[in-house]
Amino acid sequence: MTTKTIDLSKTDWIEAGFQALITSGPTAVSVEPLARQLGVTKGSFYWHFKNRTMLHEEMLNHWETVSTERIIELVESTGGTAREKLEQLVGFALHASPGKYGGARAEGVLRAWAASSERARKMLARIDKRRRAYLTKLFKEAGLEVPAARHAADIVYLASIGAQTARSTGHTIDHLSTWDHLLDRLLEQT
Amino acid sequence: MTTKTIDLSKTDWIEAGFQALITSGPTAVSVEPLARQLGVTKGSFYWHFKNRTMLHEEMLNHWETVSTERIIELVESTGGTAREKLEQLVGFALHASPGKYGGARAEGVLRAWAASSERARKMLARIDKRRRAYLTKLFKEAGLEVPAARHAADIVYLASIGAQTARSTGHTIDHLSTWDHLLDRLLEQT
DNA sequence: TTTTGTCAATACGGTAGCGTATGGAAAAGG
DNA sequence: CCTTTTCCATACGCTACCGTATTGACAAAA
Repeated sequence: MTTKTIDLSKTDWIEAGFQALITSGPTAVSVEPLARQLGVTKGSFYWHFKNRTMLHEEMLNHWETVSTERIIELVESTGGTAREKLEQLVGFALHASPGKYGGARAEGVLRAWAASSERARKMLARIDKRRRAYLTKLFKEAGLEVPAARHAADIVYLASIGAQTARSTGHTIDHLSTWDHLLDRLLEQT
Repeated sequence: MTTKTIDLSKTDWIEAGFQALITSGPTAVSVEPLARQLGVTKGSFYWHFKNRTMLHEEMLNHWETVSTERIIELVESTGGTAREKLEQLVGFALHASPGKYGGARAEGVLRAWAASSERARKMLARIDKRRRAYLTKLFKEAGLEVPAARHAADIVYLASIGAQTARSTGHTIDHLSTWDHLLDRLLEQT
């Protein structure tokens, strides 16, 4: 009666991979556990992917596109002042951020994964570079000079990584007022 | 001719555990790989520890004592103004920090480990609580009022976590001037 | 010198995951 | 209607690790 067709796609496996990554750590991103969770056998997996490593790569590629371009697009499309854009970015870092599978929760674990994965390191390096450049641009638009803008961008970015990491360990130590305070201090003209 | 006596202690296994944790991730903190690296068989391990879980627990306990009390003691013992103490703390976050096995490098991986370990979460929560309290105290000594001091403490702490995490992924995005800039902004009276 | 205690090697059974090979079912295309 | 393609199940061998049990080497104590 119900749908006999299962018909998974690579995307289904990738999403399940992120789900497992968030809840159970990198070890859980493995073929047979994922297959069990999806209600199939690994026969399905090895049709979609050459091996386990290929799933990892596609997950990283997927993350790279989702986590940078889309957020910047989203912020830019809404318009507003530079400060408003900054506040919006901070909001994304605060909450689970947009998109499916975890958002901010995933990035903390991905950073941990990078400790033992050269590919993950490279990917995160590219992401960091773009985001820092974008943040620097916003702080310049907000009126800061070049050295101060770069410092401010790095500070905000470091703090956002810290917030993601802390949140992935379970407890939240940042609040909206904290971020407002930070932006106030960074943006006020001396 | 050479020392036939091997005579490992629990501490040797714990240190090897941190070494493996840093270089190869939590998966590598396992009995037989560690034994290989130490040049013994797992017969030795199971004499010192009941099982794999017990090694993990002892590693966490060890880290908890090393990573909080000792640093605070060190900073307090040197004296100086609150700002100087803050700068010194920032210095510890910047460099590999004191102590053996990694210091700052280890904490990033430990935070990742916490994503899949309840014990690690609890332990990090205790560490965070103490450190934030200490930072808040320093900012109050530096002249900030209560809400601003708490915000400043959280910001610095978040950024330090971010710096550790980023560094454990391989690339360093924070410099001394960035931290000076941050402290300047947070401490300047409005 | 026995005896006891400390630390490690060896051997074993058990589990879990990887990757392959092969076959089957169902839809799509001709 | 038949064939091809798509997607998954099953079965297999292989490896790596866990934990236990047993034994052995060596040192200190008696």
